[in-house]
Amino acid sequence: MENAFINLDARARTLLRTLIESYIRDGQPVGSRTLARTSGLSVSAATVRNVMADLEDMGLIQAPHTSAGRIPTPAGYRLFVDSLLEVRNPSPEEIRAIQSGFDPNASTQDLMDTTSNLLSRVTRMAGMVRLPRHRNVALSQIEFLRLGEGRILAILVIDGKEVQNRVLELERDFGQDELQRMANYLNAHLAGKSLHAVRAELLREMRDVRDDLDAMMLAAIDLGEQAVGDEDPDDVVVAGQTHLLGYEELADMERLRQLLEAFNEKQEILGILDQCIRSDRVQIFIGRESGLDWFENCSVVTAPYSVDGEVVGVLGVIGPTRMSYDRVIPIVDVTARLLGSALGDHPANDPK
Amino acid sequence: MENAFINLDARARTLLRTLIESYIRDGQPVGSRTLARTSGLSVSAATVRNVMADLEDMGLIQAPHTSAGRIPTPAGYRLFVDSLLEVRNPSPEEIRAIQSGFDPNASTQDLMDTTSNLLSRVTRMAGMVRLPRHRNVALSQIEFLRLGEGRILAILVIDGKEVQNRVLELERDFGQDELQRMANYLNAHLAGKSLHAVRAELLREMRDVRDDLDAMMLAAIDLGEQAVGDEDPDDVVVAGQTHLLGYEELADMERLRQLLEAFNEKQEILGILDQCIRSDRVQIFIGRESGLDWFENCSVVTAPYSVDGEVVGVLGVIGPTRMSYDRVIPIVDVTARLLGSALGDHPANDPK
DNA sequence: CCAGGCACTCGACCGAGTGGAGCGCTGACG
DNA sequence: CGTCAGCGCTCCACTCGGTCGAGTGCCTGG
Repeated sequence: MENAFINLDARARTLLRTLIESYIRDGQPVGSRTLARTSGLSVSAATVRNVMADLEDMGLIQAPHTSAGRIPTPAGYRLFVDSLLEVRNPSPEEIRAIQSGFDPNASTQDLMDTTSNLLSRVTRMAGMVRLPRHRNVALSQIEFLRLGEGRILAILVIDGKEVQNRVLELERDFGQDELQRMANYLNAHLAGKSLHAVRAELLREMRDVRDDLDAMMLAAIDLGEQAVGDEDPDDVVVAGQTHLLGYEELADMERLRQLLEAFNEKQEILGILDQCIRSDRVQIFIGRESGLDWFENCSVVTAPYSVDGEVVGVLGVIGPTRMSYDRVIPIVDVTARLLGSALGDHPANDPK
Repeated sequence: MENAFINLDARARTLLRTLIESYIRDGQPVGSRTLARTSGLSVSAATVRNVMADLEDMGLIQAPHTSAGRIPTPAGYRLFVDSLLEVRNPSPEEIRAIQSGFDPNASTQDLMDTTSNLLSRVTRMAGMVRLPRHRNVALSQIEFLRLGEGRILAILVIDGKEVQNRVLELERDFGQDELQRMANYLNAHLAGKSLHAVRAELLREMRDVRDDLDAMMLAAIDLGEQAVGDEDPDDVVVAGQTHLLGYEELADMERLRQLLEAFNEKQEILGILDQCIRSDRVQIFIGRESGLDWFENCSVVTAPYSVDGEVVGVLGVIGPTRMSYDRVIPIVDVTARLLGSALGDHPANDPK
């Protein structure tokens, strides 16, 4: 794979680049004559043919049939995005269009929704946003409400704006006043700390002071532990799937069905995004690279976004492999940055 | 319209019925010869041709082009479902399959999800469920939580299992203890009453005793009013949209895009369902009857479902106009009944 | 009113023919 | 040795004519 890159001289690379750019623009196989004209090199079509034959041998391009032009293979796209692509910086008005979509006062959920909408609208493909992990956001408050015998509603307020409910089923029954005191205790000890820290503290406390604590406090910690317990289910927001119906290279109904199904199930989308969370910059999957059949002819462009220097999630778009990477990549990139900074402005910390 | 029905003699009706049944089965225009053979009548093809010409004049069937067979028009379908159709009762195992999907202990949300899934799986079309109106479910509890300056989280517990949050932005700031007393007051007065009644009561109380009530109580009522205020946003659950990609009569990409878009927006779906909530039995929209362009070649079959004798919502399916109404109608019907009875079992009332 | 028959009309299908795009190969040239 | 013009070939897309079959409309005789 890598030596394919080594073996290519400047001319071959130029030709490959123009071929792919041309194919991305027009969606039609590119022949030697056109390529010779548009490449900017002063070589004849025949020479181009020779080079194209080499490129085909290396598996970077292919002919759909004898004597049609050539189209890029996945490997060709790979090489293209890795080392041939020059990304256009997004135009100022594009940046402004994206930026104006962010309302830093919105709740996290709303922010996710508008972001994925934004992505899909600007790129005319499907946008997706992996919900941020809540590990290190501050727990503002915790309350308990007695619903019925042994059924307790735990309410966690996070970051001063997010609210989470969790219904707990318990062995023992608690009165509302008991619950109130537990909540007071927990709030006094834990408010302002990160969920992560809260969890650790609850566990430690349970171990250390088990004997000293009276039953109620123990129960309180137990409750808190349960409430904070399993982090909110991994989730992802998608939008604009329907844009994908417009691309004729995805016109195969059965494939399309699987694709949309994947958006509904979200499970596989999640898998793809999670593969990208490690990287610290824009990342691209092309076609079957992710190992999924229905992903043929599709590519995904992702970028992680971070708050206070720590990566908390990923966002990206899914579209046909034949997409304008030079336009999409910077869009995904700046969107990730803007989302990160929008998330960074906690209204709880604002003096507002 | 109605006299079309009057004008049809038994023979014409039989022919129309067999024609539509045949078209629904095979999806292909049916000609006079086939129709003469399969109708069961002992008439010649030529006679059938005469009748078909009449039916075409009445706008019930049409020929896609000269000398192809005939296919039903929307008006033909209408007449068919209204007065020609004999519904098959669903097979016992179909009933059982549907019934086994209902878990009466599930939350309302889960119930909606599984129901629409069920509908889409059994019919292989798109299933949808209009969330039940909460007008007359009992308010179990109301609590307030102070989030920050002037920002209050209201928590409503309904029916002992549903929880709703609402963040209220207020002019004045309240302390947590004030809020507590308000909640106590409201709970004492209102718990167990229906949301509808609560609303009415709050309004009446505000008018009658405005002067006597001290500021806090007024504020409490105001809070409750705001919290109960706008009923939970009308919503609808859909599932299995992707099944629609399989029908080649819906293969037009642009239409399909609009259709799926409608499922995402939900607004128009909602409009259609709301038109059906008045009826007390299965109702059918065919093609453009709902006045929506993208609905061409689509039909929707709905049925309202009721709890304790009162209609609280609608469910149904959307599929191609060319669907097996005789199979779909009873499925939608029994699903509505089963959902109604599943909702009727409030766990709050259960001794469990 | 019904049925048989006839002429006619389309659409689907097939096969041949054609034009054009594009390739591979070869041989000449600097 | 790299480059390039030219030739022959392949394959696709498109068109055109012809045939076939399904199906209709209409007319006429029972």
